[in-house]
Amino acid sequence: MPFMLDEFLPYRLNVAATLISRRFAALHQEETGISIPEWRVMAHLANEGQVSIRDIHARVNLDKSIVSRAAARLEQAGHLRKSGHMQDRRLISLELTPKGQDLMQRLGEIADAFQARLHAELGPDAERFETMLEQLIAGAARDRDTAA
Amino acid sequence: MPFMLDEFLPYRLNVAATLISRRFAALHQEETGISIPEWRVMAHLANEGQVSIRDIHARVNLDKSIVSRAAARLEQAGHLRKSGHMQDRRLISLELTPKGQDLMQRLGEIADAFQARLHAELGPDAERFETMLEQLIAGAARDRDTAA
DNA sequence: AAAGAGCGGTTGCGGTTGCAACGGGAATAA
DNA sequence: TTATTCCCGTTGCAACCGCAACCGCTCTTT
Repeated sequence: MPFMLDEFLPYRLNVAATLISRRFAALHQEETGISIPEWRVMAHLANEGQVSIRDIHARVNLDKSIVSRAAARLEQAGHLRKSGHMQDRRLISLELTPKGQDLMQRLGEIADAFQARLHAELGPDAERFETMLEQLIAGAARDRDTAA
Repeated sequence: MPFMLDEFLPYRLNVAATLISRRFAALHQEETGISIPEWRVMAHLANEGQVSIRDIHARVNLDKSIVSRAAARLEQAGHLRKSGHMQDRRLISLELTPKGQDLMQRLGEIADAFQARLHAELGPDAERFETMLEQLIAGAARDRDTAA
């Protein structure tokens, strides 16, 4: 029996992820001009208030260089403000500006609406699906730790 | 209630997909030196025999330029052969070489083993999970078509 | 106190991606 | 036939990614 690419889980996951990301981007990209890394940084800042690059890197699965550059672009656009940490001068405090908070509010609405739509498409087992995604992520983390 | 990135489906999907892809790459990359686009091209060729670039592009969710470059690398490495189509001279026939078939056989084994492991980690509902992934993909395709 | 190791953020660089433009070939229309 | 339109694969280009090197700062060790 030949190998079937369409039944290969990593392949399907990847296709689903890129398609869904594209869909989401189409919903807000033109209005907001925000890229995916920038989106993650902002969403994290909206929850956490003052945060350093390292925190975001550890939390949202982005290389620290990517976080750094995303933060630079967001600062350039006036969405966030950088300031030095007073105890540890290596650290940088990132914080949303009012403008950034407004944008994040708008993005949150779009995201919530999209999420609702996806749940509708998935039907009643959407919760179950998310749980299993979580399992996959946890499994991958475990795998990486045991490999090291 | 603030927006929670971790509960946002596109985010989770993306994280899961990249982690799983990385895991899979770690299993074969060193041995085979094959990238993800190359892997998709080869897997498709293994099933379909003679195929053009356009077919692969339409089938495995890769831009035609990416398919073109992946094919060039694979040809360079001796894994596939290009030949002109005789009816339509715009088309190109791609076909695995014996060496490419051997490699694909090996990759298939690794992929099957990995797939089995993922299913084990997911438990009895793995099938259900895949079905829902399929739903997401189909939904995205539908969305794109209606948008156009 | 001084040296060394370790950490946080930035930057440089090679490779990849995605899009648009191109050139050759085929198909349709007049 | 000729001309126009469309299609296929390649290539140019700008942006992005991931990794590693680096610099300044902090902590530990002696």
